[in-house]
Amino acid sequence: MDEKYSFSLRKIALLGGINNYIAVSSRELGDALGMSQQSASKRILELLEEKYLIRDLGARRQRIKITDIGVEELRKEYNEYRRIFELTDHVTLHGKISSGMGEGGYYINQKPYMDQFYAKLRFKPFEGTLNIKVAVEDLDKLEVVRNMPGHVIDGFEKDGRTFGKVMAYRAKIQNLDCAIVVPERSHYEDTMELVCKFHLRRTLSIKDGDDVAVIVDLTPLSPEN
Amino acid sequence: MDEKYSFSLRKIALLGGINNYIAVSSRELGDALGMSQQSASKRILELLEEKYLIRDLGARRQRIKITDIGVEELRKEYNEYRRIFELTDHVTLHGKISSGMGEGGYYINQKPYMDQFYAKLRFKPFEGTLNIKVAVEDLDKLEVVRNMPGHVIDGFEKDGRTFGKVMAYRAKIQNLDCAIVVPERSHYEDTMELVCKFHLRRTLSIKDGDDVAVIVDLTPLSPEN
DNA sequence: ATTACTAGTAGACGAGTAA
DNA sequence: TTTACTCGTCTACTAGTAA
Repeated sequence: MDEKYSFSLRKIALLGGINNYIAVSSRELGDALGMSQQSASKRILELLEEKYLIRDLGARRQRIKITDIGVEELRKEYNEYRRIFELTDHVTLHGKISSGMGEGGYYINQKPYMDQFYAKLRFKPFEGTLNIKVAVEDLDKLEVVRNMPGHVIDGFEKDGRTFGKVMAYRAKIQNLDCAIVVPERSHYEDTMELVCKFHLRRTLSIKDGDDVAVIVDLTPLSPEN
Repeated sequence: MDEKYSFSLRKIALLGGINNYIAVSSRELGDALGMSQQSASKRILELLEEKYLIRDLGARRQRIKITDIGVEELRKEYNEYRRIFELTDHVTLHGKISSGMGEGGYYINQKPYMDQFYAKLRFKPFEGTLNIKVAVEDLDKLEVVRNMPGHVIDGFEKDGRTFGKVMAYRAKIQNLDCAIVVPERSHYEDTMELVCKFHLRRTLSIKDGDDVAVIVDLTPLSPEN
């Protein structure tokens, strides 16, 4: 989101525009934003154009409300601040082993993915992926991780099929190096996928339903990644 | 803090500039901020001028660190996001406008009530009360509000008739300051009464049956109330 | 009162370039 | 390579004002 929109949207959110329509004149908004009535009016039109805001333009007073898209953008910024102030160098995610759909394995075993894993994370994933259903109390932490820049594993095409771009985050499970892999075009999910050099189920003697803790490395990446 | 500085400072914080000096060239910062090397260089000079940043300008690479002043400004923004997303300071009650029995108006217009409203809520109710039938799913939230300490409006006697003690809770309806008034000896009710400085039906262009949201302020009262 | 257009202006930006 | 100057362009702002 453009920074000028972020500031305006945040102030509207503070006026209560997240859950409800609020009656705010362009003059009032201008005062809140430290700008003129005219500029605030224009800003509202821009935010409407960007679909961050919807409006009910009554005869007397306009009423505005932040859209889901707008709330999502604000939440991304919130997560950036959480990374700054709450999470220092790592975060622990608790969850349970789940079998999932087994699709991850087929994807991860593709050579172009494998080669990139080795180049960027310094290990070749042994098997497919280990699915972990993250505990509800840690889901917001998972969202913070998802919004961080990770190791980029580029997508490719093969046999007419598209393999999407994936983000990988260094992590540890029971002191074993591993990585969380997140498809770029993923929505809100409560399950994360782990890849590791070893066969995790066998090496750690874990089975579906077991509780595990995954420690995700949050130290900033060096630029060449 | 000027919004253009806030954005830059946040990105520097995400690069690790809060606790340590970090080596970031103006080109790298420009890339992170989506601007040119020249503009990033200028931005760093401005942030230094504002005392949000200190710099160790080495021969090859500059190293920058966010000052305590800068961290404080970032924390203010973080707190704004916390207010937005961790809202424990207010509760939203949804409901429909209802005409009610019109009794509230007669009571509230009594001078002893009016005087106390002005003394404690800093406004004189324009007319009587606006009745709102609270949605079933929010009734438990209304009960929470009813059980909270509010502004006490004392009762009195007049012409042999008793006017009871009333509790008032600061609230907002479409960003307009108002108050919920609750007679002390009231049983379970699904209707709440609002008072406001303005004629709410006219000001907000609302009529019976319209859906509204009332945001009740839950911040603790200062002792003199 | 409102919202929002047009026009004029100040300031933010990047290209070129020096140190 | 760096940082950061000058300068031309262009965008974002406000004043005036219409609806």
